[in-house]
Amino acid sequence: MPELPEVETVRRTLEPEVLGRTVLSVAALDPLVLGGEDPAAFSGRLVGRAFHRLERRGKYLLFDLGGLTMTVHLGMTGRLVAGPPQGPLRPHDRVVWALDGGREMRYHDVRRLGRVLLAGPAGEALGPGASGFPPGLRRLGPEPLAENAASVLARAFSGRRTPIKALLLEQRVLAGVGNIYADEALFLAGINPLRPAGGLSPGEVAALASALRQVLGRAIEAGGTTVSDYRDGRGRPGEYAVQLKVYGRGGQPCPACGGEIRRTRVRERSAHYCPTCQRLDTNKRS
DNA sequence: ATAGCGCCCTGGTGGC
DNA sequence: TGCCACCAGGGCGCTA
Repeated sequence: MPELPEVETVRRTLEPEVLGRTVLSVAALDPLVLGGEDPAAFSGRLVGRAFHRLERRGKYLLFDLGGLTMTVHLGMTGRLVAGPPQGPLRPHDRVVWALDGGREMRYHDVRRLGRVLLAGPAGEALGPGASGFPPGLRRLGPEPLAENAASVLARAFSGRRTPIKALLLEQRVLAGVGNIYADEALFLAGINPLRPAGGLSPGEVAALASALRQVLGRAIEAGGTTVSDYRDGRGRPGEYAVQLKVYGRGGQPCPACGGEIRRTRVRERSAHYCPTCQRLDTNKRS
């Protein structure tokens, strides 16, 4: 479940291993994760190019190869690990890049929901008619760590009767938040996940923006959350799981009030919350 | 434009 | 022991 903190951690840990390095060869083992592109063509477009920059937008990684951009979305179980050669191919290895200086980068993905795509120059990613870029990348909302996040959210929530949890998960509204950090931020802000987004007070929207900033920031500091599959760019798990307050803790006591954390469904996704600390009935609020 | 639903994809788990 | 339904959930396409 790589979300913004996990993808940002991958970006940071990958950077020193790949920046400035040239692609010597590529083994593309699974056309599905290439979005159907022919593996030989995929390889041919990459060989001889060097990684100039590595950026993140939402849950996407953008490798700038100068005139060519490689976008990577890790899906649910994708891992991107770079360093010394990792030896023989293992099950679920999907793409292997041999780099100069004796380095190697490998994309590993059990469920194959991730994608590794090649497109034009990075500057074209947001323009019209930019082909090759994942459609979701162009429609990405603002970054939750941006300075103006609170005002952006206030505008996006206004007039919407959709449950706040569902809106937080929409990448067009906010880029990079997934199920784990949506639940954690709503808990920290004391907001019930089922509340209609447009019904939040200005103070609650500000609290939510602040909670997102805090939760995402601390998760990045901890190197992300590893529940099962996630690893950083060096193959190491993240350490934020022990700090989770509600996600995955249905039936356990709330760390704030001691009440029982509930697990329910919002839009066919699991949602974890404390019914006492995150009241649905706003009439009863102080 | 918005909301809701089904599908993709695989391994792990729990029931029988 | 084996078989199967079900779940994880991000993104996308389809329908109303």
